[in-house]
Amino acid sequence: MTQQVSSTEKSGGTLKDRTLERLQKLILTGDLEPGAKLLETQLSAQLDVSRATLREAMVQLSEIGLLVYLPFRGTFLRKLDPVDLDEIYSFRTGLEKMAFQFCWDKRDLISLADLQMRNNRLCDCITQNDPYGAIMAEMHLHSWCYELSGHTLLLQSWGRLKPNLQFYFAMHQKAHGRGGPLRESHDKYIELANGDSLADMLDHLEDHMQQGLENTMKFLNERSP
Amino acid sequence: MTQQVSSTEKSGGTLKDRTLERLQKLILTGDLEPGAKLLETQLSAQLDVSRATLREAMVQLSEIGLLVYLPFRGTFLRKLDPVDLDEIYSFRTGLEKMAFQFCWDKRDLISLADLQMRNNRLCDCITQNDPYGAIMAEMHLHSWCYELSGHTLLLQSWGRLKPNLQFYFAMHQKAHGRGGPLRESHDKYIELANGDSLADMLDHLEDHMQQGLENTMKFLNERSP
DNA sequence: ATATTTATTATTGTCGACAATCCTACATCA
DNA sequence: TGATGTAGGATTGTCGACAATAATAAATAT
Repeated sequence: MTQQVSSTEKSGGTLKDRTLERLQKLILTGDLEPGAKLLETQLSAQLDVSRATLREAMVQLSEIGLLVYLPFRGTFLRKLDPVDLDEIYSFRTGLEKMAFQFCWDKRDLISLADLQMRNNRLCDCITQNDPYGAIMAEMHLHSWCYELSGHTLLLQSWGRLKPNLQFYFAMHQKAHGRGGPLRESHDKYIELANGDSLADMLDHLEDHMQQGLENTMKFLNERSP
Repeated sequence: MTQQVSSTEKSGGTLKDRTLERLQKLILTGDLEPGAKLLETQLSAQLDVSRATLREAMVQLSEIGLLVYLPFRGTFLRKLDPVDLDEIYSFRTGLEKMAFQFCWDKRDLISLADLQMRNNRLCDCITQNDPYGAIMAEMHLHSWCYELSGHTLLLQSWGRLKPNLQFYFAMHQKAHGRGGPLRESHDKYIELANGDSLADMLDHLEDHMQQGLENTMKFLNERSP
């Protein structure tokens, strides 16, 4: 890696970065309604930062896509939309296929053990009935191939897409009590990631994503006319 | 499309957006040295905007990757680096393959005529010995598949990657007089885009990109020990 | 002379205030 | 009654100033 901004330092760094994370968490926890307008004055008061600082964080979240910025109109939390969800999943599929192509030859016992651990954590969260944790754990599981790929741009791209997925999951979870991933959902995923056929892995990704999409899409349709 | 920010309005909109474009143009014209530190006070004076406004624009350019932000240290123009260039090209290849997959069935006479026109413009710029215009024209040519795909995320992703490519091209052009694309370089690209085989198109993309990468990489190696 | 510590300065981080724009409610007119 | 126009208030856009941090230069000690 040559140029990179860690930016995920735990509560370190600048106030802007901490504000960014807090705001993101606020969104991903489901405290805000989809499509809701974010009032700068109110939010800056609530988060106890100046508007300028808050705005810089909001610019970044708009770039990610979690927020939608309309000049002179305001900044809004993204809406739940079938078309958007479809795009997120199709893009995600292509991205994760790329990631596996790049990481395939870099797999070794250590990294595969790491993958297994991530799956275990996911199963634990499901067992303990911790939906929010399960969502995070599933994202962490899927981050594996991006991290292993060593491809900065891919990782960044996933880093931008991820919060949008989490957002849909969080809304799903908030609406119905159940919404998180199922226990055995990643068994084949893990198995193929440990296997010898990249082609099989890529094929399964299509199915895996399609299944996830349908699951979330079903929830979307249940709440609209 | 459901949620999107045009943001490419010509000289319209907010001062921040105009500042963003002006700063980007400043970079892409080659007025700034790679790795150079961007002094906020100086730049804000030069562009005749406040630091707060400039900073919002810089946050956005950092998100794109043109600028590298280091807390309390400053914001720097990205460096020329073989590893980075390699990543840009490999990511671009995967992205454009996705774009062609999505747009393939949407092609019709009108859009293909549009593609032809973009290539003509590129050839014109080369003929008239307008390197900067040729760079922009080539980017516009490659934007075709993303626009036709109708995939917002894909288009956004390309919109973020594009300036980084343009940056490398601009540096190439600035160093050697020649650097832009060759006249016939996109003939096969156009031909296959008009053809019936998506697989052939995708295969050619690998070659096409590889060739572009080597061309730019050669220039990079000529200027380092 | 070199290394370490201590001022000094330059630059970035953060803030509160003012200006420009938009939304709303009310008034005016056909 | 409906449409159009017009204040008023609320919200965003932009700015300049102050505080916190890092880079630099000077001074001291070994």
